[in-house]
Amino acid sequence: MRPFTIVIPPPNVTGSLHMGHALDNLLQDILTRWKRMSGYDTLWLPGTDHAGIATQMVVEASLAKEGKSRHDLGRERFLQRVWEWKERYGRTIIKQLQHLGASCDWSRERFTMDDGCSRAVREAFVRLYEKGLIYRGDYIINWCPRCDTALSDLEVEHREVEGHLWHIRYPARETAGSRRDEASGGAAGEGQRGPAGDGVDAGDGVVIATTRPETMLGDTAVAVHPDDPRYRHLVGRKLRLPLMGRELPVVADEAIDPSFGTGALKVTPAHDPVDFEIGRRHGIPALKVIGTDGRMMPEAGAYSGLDRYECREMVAADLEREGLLIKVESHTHAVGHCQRCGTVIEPLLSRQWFVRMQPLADPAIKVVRDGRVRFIPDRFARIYLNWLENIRDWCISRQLWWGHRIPAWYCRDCGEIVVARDDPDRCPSCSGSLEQDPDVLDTWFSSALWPFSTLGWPEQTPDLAHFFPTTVLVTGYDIIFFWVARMIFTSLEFTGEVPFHEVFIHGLVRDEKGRKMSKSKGIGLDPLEVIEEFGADTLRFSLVTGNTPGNDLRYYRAKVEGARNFANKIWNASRFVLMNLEEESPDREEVIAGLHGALELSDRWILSRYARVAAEVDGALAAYDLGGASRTLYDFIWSEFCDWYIELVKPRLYGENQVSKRSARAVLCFVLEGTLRLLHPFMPFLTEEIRQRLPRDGDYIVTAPWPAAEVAGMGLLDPEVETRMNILIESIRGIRNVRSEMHVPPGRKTPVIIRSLTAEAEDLLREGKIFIERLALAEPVQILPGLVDKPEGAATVIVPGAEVFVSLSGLIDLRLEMGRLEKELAEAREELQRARRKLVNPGFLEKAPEEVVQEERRKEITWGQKADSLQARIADLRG
RNA sequence: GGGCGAAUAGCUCAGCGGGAGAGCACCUGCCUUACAAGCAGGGGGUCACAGGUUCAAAUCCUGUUUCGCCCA
Repeated sequence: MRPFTIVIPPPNVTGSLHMGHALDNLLQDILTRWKRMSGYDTLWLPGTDHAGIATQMVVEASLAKEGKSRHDLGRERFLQRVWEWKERYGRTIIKQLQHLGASCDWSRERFTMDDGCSRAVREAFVRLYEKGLIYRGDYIINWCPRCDTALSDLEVEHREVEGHLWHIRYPARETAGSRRDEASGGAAGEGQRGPAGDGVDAGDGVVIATTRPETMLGDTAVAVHPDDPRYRHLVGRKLRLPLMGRELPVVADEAIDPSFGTGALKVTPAHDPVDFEIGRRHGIPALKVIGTDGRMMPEAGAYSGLDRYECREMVAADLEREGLLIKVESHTHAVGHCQRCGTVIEPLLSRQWFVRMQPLADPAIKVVRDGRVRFIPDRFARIYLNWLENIRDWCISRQLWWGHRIPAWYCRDCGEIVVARDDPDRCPSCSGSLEQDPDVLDTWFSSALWPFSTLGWPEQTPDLAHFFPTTVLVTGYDIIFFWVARMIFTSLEFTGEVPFHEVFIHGLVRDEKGRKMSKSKGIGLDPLEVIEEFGADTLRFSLVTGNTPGNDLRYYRAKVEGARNFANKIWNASRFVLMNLEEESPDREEVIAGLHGALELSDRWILSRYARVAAEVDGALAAYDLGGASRTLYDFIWSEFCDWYIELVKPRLYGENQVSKRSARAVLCFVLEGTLRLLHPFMPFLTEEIRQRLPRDGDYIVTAPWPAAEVAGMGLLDPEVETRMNILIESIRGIRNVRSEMHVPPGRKTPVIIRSLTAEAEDLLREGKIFIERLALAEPVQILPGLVDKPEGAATVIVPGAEVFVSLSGLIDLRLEMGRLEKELAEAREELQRARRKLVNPGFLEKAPEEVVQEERRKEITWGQKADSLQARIADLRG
């Protein structure tokens, strides 16, 4: 059997279900159920993620309630505590997914820190290290002083913050110690020096602008652009660092933007990524002055021990006192914040482990460019590519305890680094004792392996051979970089295959005001409460309808109510069908054989519509238009099956014609049962419950065959029947409309005379007579062929092939009827004109496709006839 | 600064080259024996703006405006 595989985006093991999870898993479930019914060997593999920082924080918070920190417990006992927590609460979200109706293979549930996944992580690390794609080094990383760990670039959120731009004079070394002369120095940027003189003072040094004055304590150079005429003469000279007294060289570097600030940049290699690069290029030493706790280090001299923000104030005040603070401007700029806790990130020079990205990114770019991995919608491929094309190395070490420990050991004696699949006992070169790296890996490192680590990799298991590469990955656009990209490059590196062929991207769930739903902020509806109050099917349907791939989705109570009403409608319609089944169980073979010719127009109509809907729903699902598929079913069930077919069938069920009664029952049953199967991926609980009570093949709907193929082979589609039925529907609607506009009391029946203009129309209307009587409250209904005298005091409805006169003796308001007909005539004429305009256009006749031209000709005829009839009728009324 | 998305009925959104749609809300009338969480009927839109391509543009192209998001 052909496999269909989805691996779940593993939710945080300590988390609980929010609307985003509900949507993501709902989409996966719809696809899985559809494919399962379609005969695929489906595997939807569930599991959870150990979520390093998040989980550690949760457990630390519970410890804090006992007045303890993780350091009080020590690493071993703390980890034991986290495992206990995981055992106790780790299955909460799994149970919630089951309530949602997620039809995962629960026997295969995995966890990113279980033995198999851990083995995969270690294998991956060692292989990358051996290939030189993982290295350890000293670079600027993003440090969260609150979480006390390094973070990758992706875990930093840039927010616009209103800050300041401090302009600080760095005096020339020669003038060190001398007070600046106010008159000759002048304030930078105040205009007295002319365009080239901004910030420059031949004898007095340079004015630099910075958003972070506290970092100046770690300055080891000043840099200017080599072509900047204002500063060219200073390159190679020395300046004096205010407050610290250190000498700083002036270097020239292309990276400097002459238009920012004064065009001169203070260089702090230990606390800024740009400065770090400049420092490397020019051999400038890095001096750390801010520690991992966000406080100033001893190297900051007098400021040692101060918090970084206290220090900023203090430095500014001291500069002011020394007359070196030239000015302070307001300045908004992007500041990095910790994605998890919101603390301002400190760029720090630190020794960490990194993945070398360029060699991994290149193949990952290629598979998407070549279409071996397809994004739906495809615009996300561009976003993915853009990111990978500008990739930077990935910092993978985290100063946490909860996670996959880095498999690197350091020799206490000779300093050797050992990276190994199995824990080594002693140093292979000197036999000295070893110490394992205390850090753990970025959680996303293990998530990146998820599609194959869960199927057995690095072993070549039968599962891996059969189910991998997986078919489709379903996830939100917010983790394309974090997860999707990383799975693609790790998979290509380790398995040589893409991890999935398609990536189905959905948007975020927002509340009614368009805000991102957030549990912590109490915004939006809780999916569990919706399930509790309305049931999982209602939640599911309300999430999937009106959802377009890749677009955000607003979710609010009215949508839930709409879905609830729909579920109710199905329930009631099914009740109606069941009530009328009696003991007899209709045979689907009979329906297929056309009940020996006993099928009536309405039967063949609903069967044709059902066949069309089955094909449409299947096509929509294949195109990942799940919202469109659900809408098609909603419209079919509510408007066509309930509003029309059930109403049409009532007179037959309550009548005496046994053959008609029997075929009506069979068709009701057949269409309802098939429709339930089409609806099953969307509303699994309701459809199963109802189907259990219907005559059916097989026990459970989950494994019942998907109708599309069987329906296609039955020849149910009948466009002519649909056209004929539409004429009947139009007649009934027309009469209803007349009655309503003429204010006919609901209890009063209106006589109707129909003049048929063609033999076909006459047959049709004779067959439909009882429907007109019942659904349009018309009685008696007379059908007369050809020319008859127009009845007096009647309103007219024009349908293709017939004129329908609604007798309103005493009730007709001539003015109202005239207005009604005039309005219809205007519309008919407008449509006629529209068709004619096209048909007299040579360009249209020449270049438009033949079907389109034919369609316009057809319109010209039908609208023309309608207009003629209406006009004649208006003339009658006048005369 | 670069990129992406959105702009269609009062609201939320489909439609993405050939007759402007749905749900909710609104108006009118109905407890019609599946359903008042319902039924029947109705009103409501220069498809943001300006150009262009085309026989034909809400739909494709260019530009503008407003809002939202991502990256730097």
